[in-house]
Amino acid sequence: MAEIAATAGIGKGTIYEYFNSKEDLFFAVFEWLSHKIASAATVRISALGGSAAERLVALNDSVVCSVLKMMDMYSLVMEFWAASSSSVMRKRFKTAFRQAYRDFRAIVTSLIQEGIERGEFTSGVNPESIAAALVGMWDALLLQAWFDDAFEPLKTSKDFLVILLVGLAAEKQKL
Amino acid sequence: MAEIAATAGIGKGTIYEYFNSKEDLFFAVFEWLSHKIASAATVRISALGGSAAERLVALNDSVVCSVLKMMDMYSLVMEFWAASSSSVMRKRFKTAFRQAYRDFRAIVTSLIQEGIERGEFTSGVNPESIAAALVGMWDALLLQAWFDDAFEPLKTSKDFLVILLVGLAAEKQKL
Amino acid sequence: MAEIAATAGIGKGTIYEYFNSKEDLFFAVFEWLSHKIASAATVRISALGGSAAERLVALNDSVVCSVLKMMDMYSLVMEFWAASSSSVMRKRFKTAFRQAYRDFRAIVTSLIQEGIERGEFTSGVNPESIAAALVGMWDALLLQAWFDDAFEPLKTSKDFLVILLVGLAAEKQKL
Amino acid sequence: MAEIAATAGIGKGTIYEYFNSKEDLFFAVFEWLSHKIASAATVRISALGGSAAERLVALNDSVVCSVLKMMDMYSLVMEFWAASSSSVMRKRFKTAFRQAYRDFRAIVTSLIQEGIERGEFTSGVNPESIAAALVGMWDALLLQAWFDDAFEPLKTSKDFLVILLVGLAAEKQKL
DNA sequence: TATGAATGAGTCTTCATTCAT
DNA sequence: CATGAATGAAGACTCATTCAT
Repeated sequence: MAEIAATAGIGKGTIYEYFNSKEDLFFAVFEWLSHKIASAATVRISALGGSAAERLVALNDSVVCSVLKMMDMYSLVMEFWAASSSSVMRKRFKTAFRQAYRDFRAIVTSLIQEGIERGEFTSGVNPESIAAALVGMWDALLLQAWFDDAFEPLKTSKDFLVILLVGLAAEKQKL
Repeated sequence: MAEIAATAGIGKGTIYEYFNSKEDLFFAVFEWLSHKIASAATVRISALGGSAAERLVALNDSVVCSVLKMMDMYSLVMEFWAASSSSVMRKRFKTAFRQAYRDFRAIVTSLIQEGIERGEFTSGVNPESIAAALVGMWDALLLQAWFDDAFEPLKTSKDFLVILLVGLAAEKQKL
Repeated sequence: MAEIAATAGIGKGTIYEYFNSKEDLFFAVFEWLSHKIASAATVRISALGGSAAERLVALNDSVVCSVLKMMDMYSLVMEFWAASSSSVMRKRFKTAFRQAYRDFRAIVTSLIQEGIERGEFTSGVNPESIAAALVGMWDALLLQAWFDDAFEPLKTSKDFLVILLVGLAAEKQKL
Repeated sequence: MAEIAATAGIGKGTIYEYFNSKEDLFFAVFEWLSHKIASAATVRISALGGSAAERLVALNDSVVCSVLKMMDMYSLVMEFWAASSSSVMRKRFKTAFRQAYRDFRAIVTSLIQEGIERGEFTSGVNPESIAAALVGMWDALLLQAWFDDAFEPLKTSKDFLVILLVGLAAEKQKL
């Protein structure tokens, strides 16, 4: 708290004028970052036209690039994960994360659903499973990039998405 | 440390007979869990016969199931992630995680490589990208399961793998 | 530290607002006592007139009396000696003590030197040796007084100084 | 205690077969060193012939040289001083030191007394004061030597003793 | 008699929080 | 509103001592 106050150029006591506790401040940062990532990632999708596949590719680029731009904040994400598993803040964070993941999966799910309805993607697919895997992949590739400077999350995700889109479209080709 | 000693039914000082510091103990737990997860997940692959696709499916089941079995320890994984991003232990954990991910990706990479060489998978694929995404997916689905009791990582991963395998095999079908 | 804080009527943490560590506090007390003893003992010499012998006697009285007045703090001196011989603080204390003794010997040395130049003391004497012995004698008589309530350092030092001054003046008498 | 046991090449528990506590061991070391110093210093005096002055010079050499030879143990002396001023061992050490100083002063006192009786030294002197100052000087010069490698206790003590002996003999010369 | 693994009271130090100004 | 000196609970770690072998 002392370091935060010093960095902010205010007195230690002043923090408590705006936040009731360190936990509250921490959670506020979590919410701020959640919104920042979510909006940065989804801002283009709604406006974007094109096929479902094209929009998935665009979303992939958008998510990976926007998180890469704030990679220095990725350590915060890991702290939030840890906060959700231990400490007094467990419930608060766990609930928030669950909701954040559900929201984000819902966006991707509807995108895939749209692709199926338009006949772009095979109807044999479970949109929610694909969405969960994609959302998770973004998390996980960025995690690996955090550990390994030699790792290229954008290239990896693009390579992967090409194959996945082939899989999603395959049945259609058969027809 | 006091709580750990109490839980272990030993005196506080006794811990220090076996570990030099809290950090050392923490890291030892990390290594123990790393090995446990790695061996539990990969034990069958080398012995397993069948096509590359079948072996990928088996690996998927093995990884997801074995981690699900120790889901109560998953919170530890998150603490280790957090330890790698902040705290004095950063370097130690970051290095260990980087290596662990590289090792695990290498296993999956060689499995996919094998599939390509046998003609099962399209040669247009980058095995490392697919491996990274798969490894990440396992991490991420289990993370989502941690947050959300309603989430079904095994079903999700299986659904997803089916589509992915179609994508991987596509070129061959074209021929 | 807890006991010090309690005695001072402040919280434990408050000490750390003013001193970085127990060692720093300990050393600060050492410096405080050093200055206190040095200034209490030497305050009058420069202002004092009279022969070198008279000034030596006056210095003797001043040193012995002023230290006797703070005899309750003499145990601290012994702790500082111990700190200079063992513990992590060795270098710090050893250096400070060396300097303190050199400074104090220099004062006495110049007093004796003055006596020689004025022709009061024999020129055959080594001023530095006499100074070191005198400074040591003060230390040592007070040490013995610490151990032995029946010991009279002031009387002892005066008796001794009389004889010493005779010795210092002897050559002159021969002339 | 662990370090002592290791250095002695025995088990930690074995120390407690011979000493009831760390304090007891510490005190035993104190007594051992006391005797060692005392006997090393006084062994020659009784056997020594010559004038009182000659014997004082011999004693000075003997004391200073023998302590210089075990200068590495001088830090122990300081720890003993500290033990006499703080800690639970205060009384024990204080009493022992008082006695040790009294004994040692008695030896020197009788030497000077002898000198007076033989007519070597002036009868105007207080033998006990001179003895106390001499004994203290030995302590103190060695203390200064501990702090300062450039300090020469043997030379200093000899220089000083010459002057002191002149003072002691002065009255006689007058006669 | 000798041992060393186990112990826990005691110690230093940190840091989120408070409150008088 | 803002501050930062004061606080003390909490935590990591040490080490003299014990006791089963």
